[in-house]
Amino acid sequence: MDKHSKHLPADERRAVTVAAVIELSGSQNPSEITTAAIAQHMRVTQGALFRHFPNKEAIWQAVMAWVAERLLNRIDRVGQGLDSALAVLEAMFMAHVEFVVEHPGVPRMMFGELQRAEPTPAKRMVQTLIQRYGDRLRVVIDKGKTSGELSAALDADAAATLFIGTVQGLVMQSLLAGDVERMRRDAPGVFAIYRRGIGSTR
Amino acid sequence: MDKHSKHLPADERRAVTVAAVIELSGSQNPSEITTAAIAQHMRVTQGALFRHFPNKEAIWQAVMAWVAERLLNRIDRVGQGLDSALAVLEAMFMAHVEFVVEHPGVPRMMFGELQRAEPTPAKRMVQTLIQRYGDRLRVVIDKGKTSGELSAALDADAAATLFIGTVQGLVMQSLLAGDVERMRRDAPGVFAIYRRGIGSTR
DNA sequence: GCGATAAGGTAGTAATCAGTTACTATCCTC
DNA sequence: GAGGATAGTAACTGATTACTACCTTATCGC
Repeated sequence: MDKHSKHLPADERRAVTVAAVIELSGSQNPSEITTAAIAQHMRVTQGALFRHFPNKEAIWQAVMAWVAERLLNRIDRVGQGLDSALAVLEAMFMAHVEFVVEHPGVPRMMFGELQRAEPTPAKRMVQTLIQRYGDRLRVVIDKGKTSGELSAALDADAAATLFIGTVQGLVMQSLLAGDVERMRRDAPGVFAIYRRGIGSTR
Repeated sequence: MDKHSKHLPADERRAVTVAAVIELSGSQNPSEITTAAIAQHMRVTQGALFRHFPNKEAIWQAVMAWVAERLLNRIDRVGQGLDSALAVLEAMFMAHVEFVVEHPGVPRMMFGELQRAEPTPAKRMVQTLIQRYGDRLRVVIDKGKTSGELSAALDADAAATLFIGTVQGLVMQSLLAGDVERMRRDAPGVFAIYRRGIGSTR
């Protein structure tokens, strides 16, 4: 009966807080999310938040840690058991898009965090997330090059940059249209061009 | 002698304000730029700003208008006199990258404005800017398709989305590395993949 | 069922923000 | 060069922010 469970153990409360921030950032500018708004969304007074987090920055850090773990896990799992590098890249791409559709606030938070001037813990977390993401991409791309599936002349760094940029472009379009579902619809066509750009000559 | 010209005509003062915002957003999170910071950067007291703009939102609107005019002008000019659609796209791409390198704060401001929940005037200005940008892209792409230079099966909308996303990916890499010049260096490799993705079979 | 403790509520605080006001300096025109 | 108009200053205001001090209540091991 968690009907009126106003009291939650600390770790659960922290998890609920992270979920609240992720939900809120789907419908409003992440940089404008106040601690009061977070508290209201999880039906708790604002002061209660600071029983579980030393400050607001720590909340962001926890949110970014959640994102990093879930996103990397997802793109790791989805490529397992696939031989073709192109198939792996496509699966990663679609998994990434699906993740963003489920949590539309995530790319906004990440981009917002990246452009902070001061190197906050949350910012560093985003940086390592994207670097790890890039590492995984380069491994797959290199595999595809040696197997002959991808163009031998391909610049792996550029291909990784473009991969992430491709998702970013879809995000921007969805922000423009105010319609997240659009990403799912447009993803195949956009990836088709990318695939053609990196594949070996047919 | 504009040595100590503390008094400027209103339109000049507005232009200086726009320039100040563009400069500031190159080195700090645009959403954290205060009217006090803008005023300080242009050696004027904070209150003086409101003699030329009714509110802060109007400042952002003026900034985005400046960006829209300059960016569209630039990508329009650069493609004139070129027959090849691919050459036009490449010229537009490089011009865009060059623009961002000169004004690194611009993509940050635009992305930040796009993810506002409320449809502010500045946000609408960004939306129409990107839509016009997309229109110009689609015209060139369609031309390339009929001339046989681009793949006949190409999805023009997807190609336009990817074009913008490609720039966006470079921006993200430069934010990661904290080095804007990197964009200029990485741009050719990234565009090469894009070109291969949209070009007709060689 | 009792007491320690973990979790939440109430009601603040100081700092910072956009915007305003009353006054002053500078410019421009006749 | 007088005088109105324009531009700028300094000090302020109310609203909002992250964060805190103090007290109350629920939970759980014994």
